[in-house]
Amino acid sequence: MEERTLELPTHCQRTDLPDSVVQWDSREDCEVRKQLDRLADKWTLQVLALLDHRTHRFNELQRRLEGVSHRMLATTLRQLERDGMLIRTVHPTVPPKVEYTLTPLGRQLHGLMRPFVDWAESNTRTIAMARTAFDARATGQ
Amino acid sequence: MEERTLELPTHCQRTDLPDSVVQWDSREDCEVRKQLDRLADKWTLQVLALLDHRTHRFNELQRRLEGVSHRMLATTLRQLERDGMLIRTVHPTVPPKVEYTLTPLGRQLHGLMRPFVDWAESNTRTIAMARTAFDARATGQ
DNA sequence: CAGCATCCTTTGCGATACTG
DNA sequence: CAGTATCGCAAAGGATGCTG
Repeated sequence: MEERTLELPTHCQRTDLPDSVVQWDSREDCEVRKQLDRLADKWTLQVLALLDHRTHRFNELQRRLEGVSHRMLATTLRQLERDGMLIRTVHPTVPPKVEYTLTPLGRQLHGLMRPFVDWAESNTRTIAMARTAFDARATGQ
Repeated sequence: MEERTLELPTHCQRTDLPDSVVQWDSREDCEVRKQLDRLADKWTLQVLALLDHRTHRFNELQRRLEGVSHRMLATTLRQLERDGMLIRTVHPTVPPKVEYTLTPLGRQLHGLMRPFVDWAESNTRTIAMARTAFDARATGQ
């Protein structure tokens, strides 16, 4: 059976090379991987969710996330800001007041995750059962 | 302005609690987060992509991924198998021959990532520009 | 209040070596 | 060929304390 052009996500695929070199280039260069890493980090998606609902202040986010460290929230927000997913507005008052608002791009990104989230939710049971079965097989014999 | 039920992904949201306790519970219990973590780990998505194309043997995958360690490929495959995303078939020959095939569930999962991948690809430039602008602001002043 | 820098623990993952 | 176990390094991330 002859092999042909892979039906892989094209992003980091190098169609000019033999398919032994498919790679998205797991770490470097690959924008898709980087975005995926961002999304899957501990807080990004939750921040997106909260900000998609409405603008929040820093401490407001921190209280709602409950468990996030000051440091990681700051880091997460900075990276999202850097990528153009949110706008950081500093009100020059004392004490300072900083507000975070999603950009349209940020809303798009969050919106894209919905199908995935729904899928994960609706397949929780299925997956749990698969695991139980697997573990039984592993332990049993 | 009164706050109301959050328009957050509902999965790990606890609507029975005040919204200070939104949390998906970043680590434990949350199936969505776990799946997201899986997807974003270094190799899972690439494995899904290859297997969505066709059944592969272990070493075949390893060669194609080029860069994956034996250990991590085995781990990745095991977890996908445990979650019911793929089937591992052992042919009782010498030397052994083991084949990995996606289940319908696994195909669904991979399919779900396509919109995201497309989005990430088509916004690479936009994001890069946002970064350049951000870094300029940061350095400049 | 917001956000850096410092320190220290935990996790991820590659390298390697051994088994059926 | 496929899989497991042990080791060690490097990155992620939490705690805490200092600054405007």
